[in-house]
Amino acid sequence: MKYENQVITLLSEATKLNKADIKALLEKPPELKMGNYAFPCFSLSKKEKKSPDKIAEELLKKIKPNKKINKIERKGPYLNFFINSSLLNKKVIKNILEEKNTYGKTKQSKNKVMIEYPGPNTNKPLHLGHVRNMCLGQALCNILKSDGKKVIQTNINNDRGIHICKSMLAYQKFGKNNTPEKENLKSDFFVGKYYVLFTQKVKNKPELEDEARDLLHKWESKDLKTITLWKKMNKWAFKGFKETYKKFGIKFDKEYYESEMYEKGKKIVKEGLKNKVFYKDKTGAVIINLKKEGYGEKVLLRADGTTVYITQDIYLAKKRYYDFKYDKLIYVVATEQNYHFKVLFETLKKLKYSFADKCHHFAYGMVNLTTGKMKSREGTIVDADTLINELKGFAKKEIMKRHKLTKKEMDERSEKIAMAAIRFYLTKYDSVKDILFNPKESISFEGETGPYIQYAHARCSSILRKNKEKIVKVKYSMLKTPLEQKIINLLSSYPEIVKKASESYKPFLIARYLLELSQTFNEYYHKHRVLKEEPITRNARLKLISAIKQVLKNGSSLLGFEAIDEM
RNA sequence: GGACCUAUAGCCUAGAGGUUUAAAAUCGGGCAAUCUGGAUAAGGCAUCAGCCUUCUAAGCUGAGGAUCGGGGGUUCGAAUCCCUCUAGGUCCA
Repeated sequence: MKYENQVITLLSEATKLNKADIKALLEKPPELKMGNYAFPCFSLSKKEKKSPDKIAEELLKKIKPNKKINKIERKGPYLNFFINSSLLNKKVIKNILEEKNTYGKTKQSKNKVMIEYPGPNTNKPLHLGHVRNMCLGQALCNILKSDGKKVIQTNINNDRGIHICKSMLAYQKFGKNNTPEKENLKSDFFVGKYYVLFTQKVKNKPELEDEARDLLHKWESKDLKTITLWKKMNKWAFKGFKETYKKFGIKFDKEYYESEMYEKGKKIVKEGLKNKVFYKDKTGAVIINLKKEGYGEKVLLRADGTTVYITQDIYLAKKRYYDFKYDKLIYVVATEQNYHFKVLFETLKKLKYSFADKCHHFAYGMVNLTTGKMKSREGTIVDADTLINELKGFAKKEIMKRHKLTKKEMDERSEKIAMAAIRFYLTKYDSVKDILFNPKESISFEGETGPYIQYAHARCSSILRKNKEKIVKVKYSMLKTPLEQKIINLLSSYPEIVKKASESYKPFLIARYLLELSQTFNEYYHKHRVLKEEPITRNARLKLISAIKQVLKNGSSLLGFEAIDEM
């Protein structure tokens, strides 16, 4: 920030303080009309044995305004600096229009961040919980990338285990060699159907539980028939996931499969046992003692030598480290696994792995339905694909009220709007909170929503499109109304917001920023005209509108939805 | 039984010590004082009242609606920190 340095230089000359100290003291006034930077004189008053008011008064006499800082005021103990607003306007807007899509981005660094999401089970389709996971995961990826990190997207496929065997068993018994193609069903839904069916049937036939367990043993002993069935059904599940990932634009750099590593990690645990990091309990199971940390004792390896979830997670964290040498590994996993990750990270620490403190659990709250908790096995879920289609339908209705479009255009536009609604809804809340999802009310297109952002953007586009005059000379000093000043200020703060969202892993900060910018713009839109103004004002405003449009676009892309030109 | 998380208007969400102040890290006046010393918990949905001959009303303006779950503590000052209780959620055994 050139202007900040200017202010610092002026102050350091007058106060004889070093620049770093001044930088630390410098604040932003609570309101724009009070100036762009404020220097509080309290800390000086102790040294000089004078009142802060007086010090400010004296400093004011010493410091002369210049071209860039064209006004300096004393207000009580504060010295307020005003940046020459026409220069500031020009700088902010030009900067945005020159940098375009890279405005707000930090230079690429070598810092590597690995993000794991959404970690599906291959016995059921992706539901709303996964959708929240995917939206948050992607937003995080985008934000971190924008902050100059090298992002590696990874996934863990939970493709084996008793739950998978349950849907396999139900298919074996009742599937009659049917296929998704024959039933014209999305292939992961087809698999999920049998998982639900198992739950229904087991109510009257409890022995099915034992049969499922037998199937798991057969799978583990690599029984050919079982493996063939497993491969067939997993293929269906993955095919369905792939389609959904495509809709969300998710691409992984590396996918891991539980089936390939569920037994790995044993070695690490055994070594830990030898090194007395872990212990054996009465039953013979290997445990870690985390009583001091408040997490009790946790089994890492069962007495019969079989593994538990955490066994492979220890291995996987290590493997990933050796595969990619990440500086940070972020697990995007629901809050219900908070305890699991606390234990995992503590375990890694006790094993003295260098990457133990590089791991971070990005926890997000559950998505519940008004009818209760989503339960895949009972079929009480809202799945990703149905939800998208439903919202597309709403969007189409709205579009039809105002435009006549071809089928293709209609389809594309409604999908963009629907996706914006979903993504914004799922990223605008602080991620630790649970969400109560009411299908009819939750995702609307009015108020604090994705379409609201898109609408503001479309309005910008519309104004720019309708302008037929060439913009020759621009006098940025014409942007002087309070709303214009507020907008300029918001626009200039965008890069800081991205930085903050990246450092604190809080995508919702971007959402809130976009809302504030859109709200301010909409207010502006109603209060002031652009195209009917005299050229001198019009040109300046057109530039401002272009800048707003650009920032709305950049912010939207961080949350993963598209800014559109017409709605 | 234990651990962790959450609690803000009818509903949803923001607010990570400043409502005296943009300052409690400070100077002065004063024997001293609750002195000098000064106001607002922000949005959205829903409700009600307005605004389309003016760049798309998926928008805008206005009104009403909150002693920030209860109690205690720390502090000059608490929605914010600490303790405790209550309610809800999640997990572990």
